[in-house]
Amino acid sequence: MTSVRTEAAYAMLARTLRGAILQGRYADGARLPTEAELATEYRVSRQTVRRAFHDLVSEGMVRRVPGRGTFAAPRGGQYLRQFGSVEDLMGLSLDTKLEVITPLRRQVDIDAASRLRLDSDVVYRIVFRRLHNDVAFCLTTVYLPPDIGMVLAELPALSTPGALSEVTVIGMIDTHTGSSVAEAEQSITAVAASDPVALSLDGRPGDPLLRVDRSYVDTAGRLVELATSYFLPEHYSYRVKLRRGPA
Amino acid sequence: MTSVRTEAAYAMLARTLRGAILQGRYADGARLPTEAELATEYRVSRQTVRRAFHDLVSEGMVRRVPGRGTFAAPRGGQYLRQFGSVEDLMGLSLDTKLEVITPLRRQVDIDAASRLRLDSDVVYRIVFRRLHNDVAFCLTTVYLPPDIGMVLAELPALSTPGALSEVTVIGMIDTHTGSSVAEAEQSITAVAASDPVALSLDGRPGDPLLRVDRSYVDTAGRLVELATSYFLPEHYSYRVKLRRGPA
DNA sequence: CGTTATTTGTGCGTATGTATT
DNA sequence: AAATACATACGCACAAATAAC
Repeated sequence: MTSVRTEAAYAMLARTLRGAILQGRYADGARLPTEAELATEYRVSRQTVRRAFHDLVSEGMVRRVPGRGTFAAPRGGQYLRQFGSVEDLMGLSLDTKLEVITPLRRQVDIDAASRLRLDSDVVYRIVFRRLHNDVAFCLTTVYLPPDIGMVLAELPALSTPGALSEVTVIGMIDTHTGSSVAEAEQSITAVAASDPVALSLDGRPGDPLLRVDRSYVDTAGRLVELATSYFLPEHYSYRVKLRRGPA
Repeated sequence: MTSVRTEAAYAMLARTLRGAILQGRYADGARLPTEAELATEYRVSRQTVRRAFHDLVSEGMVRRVPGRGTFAAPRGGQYLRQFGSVEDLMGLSLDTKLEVITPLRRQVDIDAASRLRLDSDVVYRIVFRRLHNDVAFCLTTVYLPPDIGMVLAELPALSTPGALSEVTVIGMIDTHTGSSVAEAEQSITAVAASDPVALSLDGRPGDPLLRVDRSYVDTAGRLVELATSYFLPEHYSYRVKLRRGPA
């Protein structure tokens, strides 16, 4: 049985602080409370606070300076997130909302079907925006194979025009179908905003946008989702941490 | 004054273990000694061993399983969290050429100096293009701290206007200075081409470009390079593969 | 099947050092 | 010089997962 492990104190504190930073408290490089203050406030030891901060440092959420304090990583009003893993993508639902533009439904699209490597030409398609603090920063079109689309089309969060929810499509695939997303490949380029995209994102046609194409593969190696997103650079920047790996 | 801090015990242990893994001891996911064993062997507390392991886990070098032990990450990088790598960046020199626009030289720049977290306001700066098959696809400005810039400024490949060579700046840092780049953080957005950038890239002002900001950190945790690059989306797109970590 | 030994995970306490103000 | 704040290091106790018996 999968009994729910109680979240570790340091993990909970890290989550709390992460949320506070992402929601814009400690805006733009402000100083966070000291270790001692947080220890008192949350009734934990200073070591536990340090453990939480250690995680936040490695995520790039805060910067620490001996003798001065701990500072939120400056984000010039942008939505900034680290996407180094599939977990990071699923974490999108933590502090953003999904707003349905065109609900998930069955459709004939030869091109999308062939990109999903399907035999038939039937796919499911949904268009939605993602909001952070009620500001739209991204417009996404998702294509799903019929068996998965059919299941997810039952969910009100994806099938109701205008619906607002805190979910991710890959999260839904994980919980509502037999598939589990294991891997994603993304390709990122810059494009000029087309008229309809500009309209949905409250920008102007011709504005530079980030275009991100992702394909998701489940544990069995099957392509389970294709997504194309357009991001407003004023409200979003993509961030990755690269490391030198085992040779 | 930059007095040389003696390396922390946990950092030294982490470096030792990292080296052992990279050299293929513990090959093929072999089990490492337990915390208690390492603590005895290196005459440190178990907590210090844990601190070292914590770093190695976040680097993806090892995988830990409660009740079983600590295992070296398989060489294929199967369980690696980060899929872009510093090696990918160094690989740029394999099939592209660097063409110097403004040679590397000393300069006063308060803003760049503070972003490099320097005490003084002196930095070294170079501007270059990168060519693939004699087509320019990227324009880059690099800032270096004085001690590193001073050394690299001696190299003709970076100090001669118009010079063409097959090198990368981080490669030069690796081979010509005491530092070794271990980590890079990048942030990617889209911008409209300014007049001078458009000119260098044979594009038109206003064209959408990918803007990539990178900061490079060496093995000692020091910021050793800041780079800003503009890419033509027609000739370049950024790709990453994301995986789900071992649950 | 439970019991036990091993091994990592969590949490706290203390002491000392170093950087900054 | 003193106070503040983060960094390192060690110690201990107990919990949770695993494997072997």
